[in-house]
Amino acid sequence: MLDKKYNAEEKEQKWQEYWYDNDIYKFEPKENQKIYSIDTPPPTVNGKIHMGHLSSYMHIETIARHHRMKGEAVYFPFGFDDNGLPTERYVEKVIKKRAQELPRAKFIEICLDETKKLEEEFFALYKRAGFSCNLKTHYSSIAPRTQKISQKSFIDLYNKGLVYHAESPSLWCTECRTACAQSELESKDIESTFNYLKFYISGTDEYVTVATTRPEMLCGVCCVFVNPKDIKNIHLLTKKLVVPYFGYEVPVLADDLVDMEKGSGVVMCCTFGDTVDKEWQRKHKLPIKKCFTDDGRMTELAGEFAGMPILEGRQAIIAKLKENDFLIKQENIVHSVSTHERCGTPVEIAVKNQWFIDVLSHKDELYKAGLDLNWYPKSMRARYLNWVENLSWNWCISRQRYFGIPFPVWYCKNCGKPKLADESDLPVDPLKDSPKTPCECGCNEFAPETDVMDTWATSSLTPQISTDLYTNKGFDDTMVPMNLRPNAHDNIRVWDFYTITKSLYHFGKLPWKDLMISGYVTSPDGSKLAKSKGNGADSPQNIIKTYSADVTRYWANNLTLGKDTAFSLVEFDNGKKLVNKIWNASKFVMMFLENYEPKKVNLEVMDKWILARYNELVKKFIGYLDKYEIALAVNELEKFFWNFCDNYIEIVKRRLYNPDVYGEEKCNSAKYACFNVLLGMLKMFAPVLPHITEEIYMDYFAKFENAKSIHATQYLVLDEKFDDEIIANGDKLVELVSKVRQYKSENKASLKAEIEEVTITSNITDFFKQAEPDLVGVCSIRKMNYNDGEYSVELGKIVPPEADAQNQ
RNA sequence: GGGAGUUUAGCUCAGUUGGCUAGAGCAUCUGCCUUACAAGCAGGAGGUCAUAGGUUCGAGUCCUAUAACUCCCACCA
Repeated sequence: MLDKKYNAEEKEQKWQEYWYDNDIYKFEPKENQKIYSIDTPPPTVNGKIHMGHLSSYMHIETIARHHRMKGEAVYFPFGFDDNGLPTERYVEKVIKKRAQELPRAKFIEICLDETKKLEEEFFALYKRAGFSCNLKTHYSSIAPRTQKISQKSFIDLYNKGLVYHAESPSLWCTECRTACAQSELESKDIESTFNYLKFYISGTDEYVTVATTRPEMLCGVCCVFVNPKDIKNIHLLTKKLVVPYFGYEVPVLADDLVDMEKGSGVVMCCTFGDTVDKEWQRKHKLPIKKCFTDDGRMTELAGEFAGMPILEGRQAIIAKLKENDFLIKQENIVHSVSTHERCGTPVEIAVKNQWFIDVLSHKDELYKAGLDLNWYPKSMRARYLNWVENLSWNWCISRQRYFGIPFPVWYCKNCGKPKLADESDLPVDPLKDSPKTPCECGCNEFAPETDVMDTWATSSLTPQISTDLYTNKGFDDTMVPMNLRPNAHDNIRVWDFYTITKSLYHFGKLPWKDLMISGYVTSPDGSKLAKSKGNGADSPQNIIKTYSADVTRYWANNLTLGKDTAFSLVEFDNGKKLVNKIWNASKFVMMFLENYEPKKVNLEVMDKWILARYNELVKKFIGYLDKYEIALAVNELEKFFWNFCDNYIEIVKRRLYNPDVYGEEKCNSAKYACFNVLLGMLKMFAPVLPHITEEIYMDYFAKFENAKSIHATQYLVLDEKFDDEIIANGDKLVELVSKVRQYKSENKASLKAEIEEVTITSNITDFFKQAEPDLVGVCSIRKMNYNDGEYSVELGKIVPPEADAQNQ
């Protein structure tokens, strides 16, 4: 027997323990069983999880559970992305020290400790949310087995000529003191000034105007460009210009990329002020002039300004330009600047020895991959394609940091050639290990590569890393393509793009078939949720405690796929109502099913109606979920469920209560329908509301199916077929019941008030006659009359309560 | 500047491939203690589906343009 009230907090935790202890979600594919595999997003271990993450995982959950209910073996692994810069920065904040201030080994040790603490918190939350991924074995992106896969990937790319080591311009963060990738950039609007400067033509007192937002880079000007089609400036090509204040001369060169309309049409080029400078440096073989140090200060090139931080240098130089009459005018502008997403610092371009994966020469294949993958929702494909089209940097994977996977590389001290580790020795740490064979040149002395790999160089291998937990095959593609990659839209250009790149490069195939892209949950005011805010009153832990995991899951699964939604607690009330209603309806129905024995019976028409409706629903429901339309699927189910409660149960209730009046057979018919429809609905609710459905199922239904959990069963598909008209006819009757209710309501009568007589004119008189006991019962009608003809209904007088009492 | 999304009831949103009087929840109003549920039930009111054109027998749904908001990318001269 079910309790009178459902205590969610207690029951949910009971079942979570039960599932965990009994391995309910264990991946054990039987022979010929279809496998559905999910490339679960490993949470980045760099702070507290917030409702946005949680809701995204709750979508994945529903899909995983859906496929289990379809009878597939669901491979739903779990892991953490716990290496790399995000984690380092988190740890730096916790210990209030910069990584450089500690010995490398000590810092790494602290990172491992701190991530472990956070991971335990994550685990507890995932368990409490009722997640059905494999919580017993998980991967970690810093673990040795992962390092092995990641290093092997590097070696494979090296052998294929797809990764190269070069001294070339790379994006540089002066705050994190490391190179970064294009995908780590974030545009930020920053107030600045546009400075119009006098560049004197050498040997004259004529000048041309050159505008710049970065006057501090005047110390590193290589040349000045004009457009070769620019008649008004073309005469400058034979001249030299004098850089204001710094006083040295630079040549004037021509290039098509110069926009004649912008500013004066004359532009200064430094190495490197922006992406175009990078292009020009390469194209025109310009000298490289380094204006900044790695930690963002002016170099000796800046003379008296050397040592100043960039911004300070800019102000100081502007002051000098003004003083010396080089500044024609200044405009205040707000322009968007590429900043490092981890720290918000404007990114510079620095020439460094870095490792790059070549993506620019494979744009076409990468673009095509986007076309070949199934994106849900479809519109997300455009974001991917847009990103690939706009790629302008090869993927820099080396980081001048500490807590990451080391490159399996040493450099020969004699010839400088990189020496790669032997695959059988992986994982290696070049700082601790040494190559086993000498260099080709015969030299046996090596310097270790001290850079570590970018975290995405590893997490782009999650199809390999996660399936390795099951196959133990390491760097391997037997379970690839996986069925699903789920993530939020911010990861399209990062995790998705990099995973696609690696999978194509290594195995020549797509990493998955489908991508399910969730939207963001924003604060009620529309601003981004941040991990730093995630621990307040609206923390996932608190929400689940207050509203239960099931209700939270219901909320998450009502969000439209791919769309950002402002977080609002109001939405949780629907879920609470639904859970409560499922409990009460089940309790009620099960009251009549105590000695129920499943067997075929002669069905009454309204019982056929609800079963036919159910059949229709199951098809629709599964169809929606197969297309990742979770909200629509749940919506359909809910509509059906409410119809079941408010109409069907009300209609058959009397038959269930009074077998002596209606006859045993009619009562059994209702029981049959109730049993199957309730069981069927519970199974459909199970992916979204795994706890309450489990409680009800295990209390009553489990014994009929000999199952140890509702989540170990499949959707209920009935083998009965029904006449096509039964649904329309049944709906007609429900409509009639509604009409009678309205009639009573308008007359302010109680719903149980009796009606003298009702006359139905229709061409389905047979149907109404068959349903008469139900109709008369639910509407309290004393006498029914039937006519054939065009549909109409005549309602007789409502019997006044007093008269009713007298008649009794 | 390029691309995507959104715009439907007072609020939050559903509305597959164009098809009968446009839906739900919340809020509001009116009734009802009806042998599961008052955290409930029944009923009502509330919308020229952003705007303007077009295609069609028929448009919230397709096409074109416009506006507002959001996001992604590019823009640092």
